Amino acid sequence: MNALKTKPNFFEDVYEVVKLIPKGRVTSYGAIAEYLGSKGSSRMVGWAMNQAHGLPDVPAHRVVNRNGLLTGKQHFGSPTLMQELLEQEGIIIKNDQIINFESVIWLPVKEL
DNA sequence: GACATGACGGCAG
DNA sequence: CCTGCCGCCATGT
Repeated sequence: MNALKTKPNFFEDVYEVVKLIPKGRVTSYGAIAEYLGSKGSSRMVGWAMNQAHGLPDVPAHRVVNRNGLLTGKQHFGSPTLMQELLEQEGIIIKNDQIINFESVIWLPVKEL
């Protein structure tokens, strides 16, 4: 009950989009926020990912900031886990930054 | 109910 | 080129 309690659906949308990210591709917080219609609220996406920490079907390691920088790597429990995971998918990372980022970026608002 | 924080983004200096 | 500030919406205290 209590359907008037804000909109947890916002997180569900974020999880769904993140789960739809193709292997070897990444997306940005702003891109997801824009897809959700709340362009500019990239912070909410970051918060959603924080809650997604306990979801095994949410590849948060495929979500980076607008600079292609692994800003959230610190939240994976290991400072190199995120980079290793992305490299396993064919993504090259240098100095915590994704190489050819514009070539691996995946925009839900555009692809979907 | 108000204040402070947050895995960001854009703009100004 | 680099640094700093504001805006965005929701959560936690």
